[in-house]
Amino acid sequence: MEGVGSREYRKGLWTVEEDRILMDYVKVHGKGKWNRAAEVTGLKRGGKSCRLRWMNYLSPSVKRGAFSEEEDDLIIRLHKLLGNRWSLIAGRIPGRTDNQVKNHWNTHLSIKLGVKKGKSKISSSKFSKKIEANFYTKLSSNERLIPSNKTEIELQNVIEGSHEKAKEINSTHEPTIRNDCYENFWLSYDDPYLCIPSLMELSDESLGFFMP
DNA sequence: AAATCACGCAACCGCAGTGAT
DNA sequence: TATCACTGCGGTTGCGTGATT
Repeated sequence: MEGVGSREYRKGLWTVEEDRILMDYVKVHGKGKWNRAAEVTGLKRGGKSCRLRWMNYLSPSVKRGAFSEEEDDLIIRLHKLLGNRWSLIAGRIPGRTDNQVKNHWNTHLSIKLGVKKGKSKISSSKFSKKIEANFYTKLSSNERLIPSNKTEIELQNVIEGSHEKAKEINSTHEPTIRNDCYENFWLSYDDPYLCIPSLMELSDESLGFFMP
């Protein structure tokens, strides 16, 4: 049944036939104009649903299967730096979508790391007030830790810059200092780059770069 | 064998940002 | 400048399936 001026959309899992129709549409018309895709193909799906299906499943660039240890490691590191910016994180992991990364984090990694949903276990002792505020308040609200108007290239520079500087700082610290840090670090995951005190200041600088 | 439970993942929802008119 | 349509994002829901009782 179809009301006047409105469309009746199907919900739930996509069928093989629907996938085939959407694939055919993208082959001919390319990506985008998803609302039009629904009209042209006769699919009883909303534009958003079509886009999501393509992005998360049908696109040939989507990698299926289990996450490797390297991917896990990358996600964990990026999540520490970026928070729940799933699309940014996914953008740095070839073949993985934001939805995949988000699901993987919520079902595997957050449990593995002992991170409770909605509340980080970060200790304030080694963090500056600014960093602490960012992680506690901004991540739990709709505000963005890093303004979205910064480009991917800028992010790339900061991430790489942070790691380089971290290695530099790390090499000048006594192991005892790092061990002390581990006890207070918000995640049990072993990452010396983000837990040494000097790097907290570095992180301040890094985030300062992104502040409006 | 049937019922229940737990987990993983696909999909939906609401909101914000952006571009066109 | 205001409005509208579209896209993209993150949080959440709910279904399918395998494990357990």
